[in-house]
Amino acid sequence: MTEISKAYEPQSVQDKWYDFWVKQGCFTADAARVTDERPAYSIVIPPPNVTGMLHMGHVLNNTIQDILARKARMDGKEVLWLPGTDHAGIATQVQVEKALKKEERLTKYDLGRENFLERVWSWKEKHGGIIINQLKKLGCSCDWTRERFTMDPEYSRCVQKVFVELYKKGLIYRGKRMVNWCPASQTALSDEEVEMKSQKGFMYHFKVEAVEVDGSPAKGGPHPLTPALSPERGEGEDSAQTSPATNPLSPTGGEGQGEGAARPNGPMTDSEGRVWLTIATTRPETIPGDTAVAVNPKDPRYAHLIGQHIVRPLPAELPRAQKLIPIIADDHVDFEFGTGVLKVTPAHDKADFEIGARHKLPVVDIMNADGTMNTLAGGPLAGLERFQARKVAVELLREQGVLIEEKPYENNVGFSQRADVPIEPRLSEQWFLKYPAVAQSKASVAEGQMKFYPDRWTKVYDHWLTNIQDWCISRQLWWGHRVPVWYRGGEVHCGLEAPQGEGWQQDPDVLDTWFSSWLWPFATMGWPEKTDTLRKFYPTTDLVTGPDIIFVWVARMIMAGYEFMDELPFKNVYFTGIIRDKQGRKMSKTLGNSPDPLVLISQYGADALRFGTMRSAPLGQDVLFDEKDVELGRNFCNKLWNACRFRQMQGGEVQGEITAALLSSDDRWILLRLDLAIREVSDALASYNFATAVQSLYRFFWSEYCDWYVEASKAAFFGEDAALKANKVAVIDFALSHLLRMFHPLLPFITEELWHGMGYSADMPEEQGGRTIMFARWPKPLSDDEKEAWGLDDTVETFANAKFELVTQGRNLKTQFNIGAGKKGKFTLKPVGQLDSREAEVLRLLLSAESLELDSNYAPRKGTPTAFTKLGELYLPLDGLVDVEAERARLTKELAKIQAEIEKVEQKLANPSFAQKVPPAVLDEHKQRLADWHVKLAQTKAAIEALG
RNA sequence: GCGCGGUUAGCUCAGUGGUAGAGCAUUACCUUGACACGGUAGGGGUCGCAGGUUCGAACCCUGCACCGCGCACCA
Repeated sequence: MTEISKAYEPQSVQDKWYDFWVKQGCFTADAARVTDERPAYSIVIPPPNVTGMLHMGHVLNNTIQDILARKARMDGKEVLWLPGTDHAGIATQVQVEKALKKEERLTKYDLGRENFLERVWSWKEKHGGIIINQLKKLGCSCDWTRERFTMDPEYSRCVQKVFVELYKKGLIYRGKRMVNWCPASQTALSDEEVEMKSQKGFMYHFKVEAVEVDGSPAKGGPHPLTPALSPERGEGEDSAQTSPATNPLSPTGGEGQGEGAARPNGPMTDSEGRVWLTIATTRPETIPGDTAVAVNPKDPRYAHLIGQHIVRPLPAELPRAQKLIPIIADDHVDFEFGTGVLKVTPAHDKADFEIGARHKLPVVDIMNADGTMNTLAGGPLAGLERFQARKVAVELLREQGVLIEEKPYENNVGFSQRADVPIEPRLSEQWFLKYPAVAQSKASVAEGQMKFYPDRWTKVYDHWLTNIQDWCISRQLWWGHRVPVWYRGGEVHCGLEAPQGEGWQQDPDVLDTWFSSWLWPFATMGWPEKTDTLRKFYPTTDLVTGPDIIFVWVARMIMAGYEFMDELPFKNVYFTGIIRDKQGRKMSKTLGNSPDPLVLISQYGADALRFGTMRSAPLGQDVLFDEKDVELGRNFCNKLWNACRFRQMQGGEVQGEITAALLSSDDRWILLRLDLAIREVSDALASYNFATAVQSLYRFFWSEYCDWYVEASKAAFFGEDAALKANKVAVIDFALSHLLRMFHPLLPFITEELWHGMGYSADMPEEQGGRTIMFARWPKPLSDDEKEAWGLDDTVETFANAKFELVTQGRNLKTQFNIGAGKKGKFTLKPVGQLDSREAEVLRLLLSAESLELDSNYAPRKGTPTAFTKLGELYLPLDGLVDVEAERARLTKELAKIQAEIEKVEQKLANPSFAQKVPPAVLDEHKQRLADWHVKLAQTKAAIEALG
């Protein structure tokens, strides 16, 4: 570093080094370089939406991937981090449609399919690079030469090939079924793209007249065992008429207890002898689509009415004969729920559709694709939007006098994840996939060939695979991979190319975006060719993604991997947490609580953002993001910068050789702490505990290296011994060069800048740190030989701790007696045994004292503040008046603390079985602790007595 | 309903059987020759509740409470 600025300025180094890495090809993977000595490490990016913008979830996810990739390079592996983007069918199409409407007041139909798709492509060309550039700003070390897009021609061919193969195997089929229909995007969705949300709505009760087939009033009225109830009748009065064995129902039939009017239980007969049934529904607007009502055949209230009919109230204008629908028996009906009478709407409810199929009921679709009602819904409803129609339907029932109750009700409603509108169950012709390789995919995770981190996701994954349903893969969109199927009359052709001959029409639908993304790990590597890339880098090593796409993406990739590569696609899956705001809310555009990562980068630096994110991201926990974390990251980088600056200020070349004979106790101590940090950080990264790794680094660098070692080193640097200084510089260079390497995966920019600035690169082989810190070798823990040569044994730690304890106590004395940080103070130490004068100088400096006198025969004046330490008694002789009472108060407080500690230990030791059963080491430790406290007790007591 | 996670200092979280920790916030002092994006010292916790196992439990077991999430066709 020729110019050493006082503070780290990230903006001036980030682009410089990123460009350097790219130009030097540092991110480029080469299959030819893979050998036994240089194994492959690979990871494929979860492709972000091509027109998306970077958000905090991306930051978390991609920082983790970058850490893994950079660490692997430093471990000497050939690394491929394969990037790319996803065409994101619905999201992208909707964006382009919106822009089209806003800018040109056009719909896609105005343009037509071809022209519209051209617009989407140009939109992609314009916006597609944004998120890629944002990833670069974050420092991501992806191999950009291999960037892929799920709509690349080669990729499209993969998708089509897979479709054709699965079709030929009979796993893909076309069928008319109930699907999740999104009225906003007007396409089918898979079950995984439907999100259940609790909704506040109403439960409506309305009555219908039961009649004979010919429309005449139902004969016989209520069943003999279940006398008609008048609606006014209160609960609890009818308990005698049915035995509990034949009627397990509570008199009120469900949850209505204590809410005033009792719900009618079973059929009612009015004064004219007509029989009425009550139906409960949350969707009265679908009444026109009802083609039956169902009761449970075992329900004694209704069993006798089975086979008769009811008069459907809507559409009201139809002649009575056209409104008759049968009362059918079906086990599906839960007679404890609602009134026990279920309206069956086969066209608009999945369960009802199945009932309808069992009873061969007509399917009456009363809605349009956009969620409005069609003419079959009846005059007043036709044309209305479905929720508007609900209100009107209720009014129509009320006008007919059949609405009995309208009660607030909370239930779960499926929402389209993308469009955030309630989905509509809808009967339509779609393509489905019967999942391949299910058993193998289950087994590989269950048996541990593939590992999930955290492990608990294996259970979630297993549960999904166990209850797996066929996947609806067709979408009624234009943007996407078109279904490779052609029709001509009754003929169907499925193939990679259009069939020969006239009159063939290609299926208009496209495939679910996930039907292309599930091929990502191998389709990006040149499949179906057996490329070198595939040979060397597949299966990939790690996958990093959010648990929210475990089904839609992860599970499906595993199945595709087995089906098409006959091998798992990755060995480990790391599931990140979800990034939330500091109040724990999910980040969303509507809440506006998601900070723009690029703004954060420009304010604090990319390294700071990475640091802050990773520090607060423990394994498998959601992350509560707070901008303060990024600020902390900036502060941290600045501290690192200045620690290196301090080294630079000592001057001299990089010192490679450490002379054991010249090592101080502090030098030995920091080398031991470095060794521990290397082991902790390496272990933490190996087990994906990123927050732990950051914590270890933080502790080592800040709390140990800066707070103690750098301060202690000043004793030598301010001294005159040149050899000692040079050796101290050597230790610092050793520590910093290791430290920078350990920080590099987390903080790529600042470490590269410092690596070169400090001159550490000059010392290294070209491809192992000489060119860039990226390829410098990951630090190894110290060897036993090194430890022995440098004299790193247990005594080092003990002595250092004793020193630090003395310093802390001395500083405490200063504070207590108002010799604040600004003032120096003079200390006297009555040492236990010999204390090296150099050590004394270090202590003086750490105490920030004017002097520290060593005097074995020191006799303090009465009232002199004293600290008892393992290295001796430390006195703070005060000029002028001595405040005896202040010292007494201080020591008395100290005494109380000591006594409390002694009591705690004594209590344990007093337990007879403690001594018998406890391991000897623990027993010794307790005894030692007790002895130590007793020494302090005696010293403190004596000191108090000496005060008189 | 089933399953999963969480509950430790004011806040965010570490801590898998042996002296309760970190960062932030807070209080006091300090612009000392790396750094005020800094330093020093301090205050602050019956580890959600109740049982159990153990010489010993924040940690293991059982039950409960509350918060969050996922799965499930309850009209």
